[in-house]
Formats: sequence, structure tokens, C-alpha cells
Amino acid sequence: PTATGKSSLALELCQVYNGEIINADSRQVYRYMDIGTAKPTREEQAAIPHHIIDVVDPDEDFSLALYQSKALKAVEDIERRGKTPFLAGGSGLYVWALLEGWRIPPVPPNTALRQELEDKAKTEGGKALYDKLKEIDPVAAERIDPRNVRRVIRALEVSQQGKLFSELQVKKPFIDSVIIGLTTDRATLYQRIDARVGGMIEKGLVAEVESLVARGYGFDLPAMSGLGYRQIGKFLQGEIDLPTAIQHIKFDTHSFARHQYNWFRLKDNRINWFELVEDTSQAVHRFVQRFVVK
RNA sequence: GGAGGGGUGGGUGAGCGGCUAAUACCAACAGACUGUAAAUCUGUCGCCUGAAAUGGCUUCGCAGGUUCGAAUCCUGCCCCCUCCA
Repeated sequence: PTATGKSSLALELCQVYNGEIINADSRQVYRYMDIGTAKPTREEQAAIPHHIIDVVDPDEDFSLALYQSKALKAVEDIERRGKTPFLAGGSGLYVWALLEGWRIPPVPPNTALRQELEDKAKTEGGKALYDKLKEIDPVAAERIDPRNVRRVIRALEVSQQGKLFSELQVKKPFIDSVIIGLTTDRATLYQRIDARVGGMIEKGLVAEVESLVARGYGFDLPAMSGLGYRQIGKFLQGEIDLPTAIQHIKFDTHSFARHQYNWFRLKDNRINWFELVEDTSQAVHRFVQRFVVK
């Protein structure tokens, strides 16, 4: 989960094992969003090559499919040069799509259709859309909550292109990997999160958000819905005061960390878990040694 | 000293005689997830039993009282807030 020190550990490992980092954080892909996403610093990025960071502007679309193809290219590129790719980040969807080789339905988003369906959901209710999906792809409907309009719409979007959403969800690994997880007890994790949020404010998160706004990026953009950005947005728009905004960021980040454990379960035996203790980093080094040739 | 307002489940805060173990929100806890994913959506949330329907027990400052029945009405006490002196 967030705030456990993934990035700095990855950096250390890369230095020892001749590696390069592939970002697996869904928010660090956006340019100009540095403080709030806890992006590696310029110096860190200069020390070790980082991939898939700062690849789109905040008002550009980004997606799982795009991420996956970029990440695969990065893996190939790094390996071709005789180095070792280290994937670092906590966006579960992205991580597993890459490591498990999800074949993502090759149907790009259809903005017009989505808008149309969203309007329909608003006027006729989400049930209407869901019923339609049940007709077209009952298997997919079975797996999607009728109230989750966003996912119902995507399933419809895919299924209307011919092949069914439910039939296109295939897993076939592209690459081999060893997975390391960092974890700690909840109280400690929440403390670390709170401290980090405090640090972000000190580093100028408010100014960063202001500058994004000044560049013309509005709070309705998906990129601006990220932790830190939307709460500071409410502050800048006068809806809440700064201390309240900061508290919201902390709470929402706790919730995010909990959410991350749904993707990375402690009982998931594909993951090699390391508790955060004094010598965690050494323990991980010893572990990684078994798999990587310097 | 006088006048008024208030004390509700971890927090904020509804309820103001039965439909109430008690709206809602937050926190917390658990879960879903294949082109927005730090998104979107769901469940639990007094205690004990149970897979569940349910059943039992204890709750709305404290102590009494009225009533078939009280968080809701009455009395006393304690505490908090505002205004006047």
C-alpha cells in the first residue's frame, strides 16, 4: 500500500541489481502532478531510468490498455539492454493486468456512446441499462452490480461491438515475475500516511494544485480526481477550509490503502510479503539476490 | 444571582409517546473490479447467539415517576452553552 516506501526501495534495488524502474502508479503518469502523487524526484529519476512517468498531460486520456502496452514495451526494452525491470507501484489493476497478462477487450472508449448511456441512466435509471446488458451479455451482467453504472456502461460498450464482454476477459501471462509486497499494521500505516500528507502540504501541494488550475486543468478531469488534488480543489473553491481539506486527504488515503489490500491480499501466496521493520530493505535485498544476477 | 438552550451509539447529528437498536454523514472494518482505477460500486458497523430468517440482552447524562408502551411526557439531581446582572 501507499506510504510504505516502495519507490525508494525500488530505487535501491535498481542501483544494486542494474535495474530500471517501470512505474505502476496510475497517477504518476500525469505531468505536472508531482507533489500529490509522491513522484520520484528529478534527482532520483536521473540516477535510475524511470518508465511511464510523465507520459500524458492531465487533460489527456489514460487507460489500462495504454498502461499495459507501454509497460510491456518497457519490459522488453530494458531486458534487451541486459538490465532488469523493476515494477514499482500500488495500482492493483495495472499491476495485475501486466503480471497476469490480462487480454483487455480491444474496444476503445466511445465517448459519445458513454455520454448517451450516462444520460439514459440519469433519466431512466441505471436499471434500464442493466436490463439491456442482461439481454446482451447475461454472464457479464451476473458479475456486475446493477448500481455500478460506470461498469455497466463499459460492458455495454464492449458487447455492442460484436464479441461479448464476458468472453473477452482472458488471462495469459506475457512475462514472469517475482512479487514483493511491503506491509505494516494499520496504526503504523495510517501514521505514515498522515505524516506524508503533512509533508506534501509543506512541499507546496496547494501551490501545485493552483498551478494546475492556472494551466487550465479543471477539477472535472479524471486526473484531477486524485487524492490530494480534489480535496485541495474544494479548498481553493471555498467549499472547505484548509485544515478540513488536509484531514479529508488523510482519511481518503487511509481508505485508499485499505482498498489496495483488496488487490494485494496478505494471504495471496503469489506475493512475498515483508513487514516494515528496521532492516526490511536488507531482507528484501537478500531475497532479491536469489532471482537477479548483478 | 436571573433568563433561555442543550446533554442520543467511536465522532458530527436527526428523532421528540408505539412503525426505533434508533435517519443521515464521517471514521472504522470487509468486499467487487479486464480501456476513467487515487475511479466507480457494494456489505457490516450496541452486545450475545445464528449460515440466515430469527431469538435473547443492555442502550439515548443520572435517579425516580406517569403510561398498556418513553430517547420522546413529568419531577429531582449532575454537567455544558448563550444572554442578562
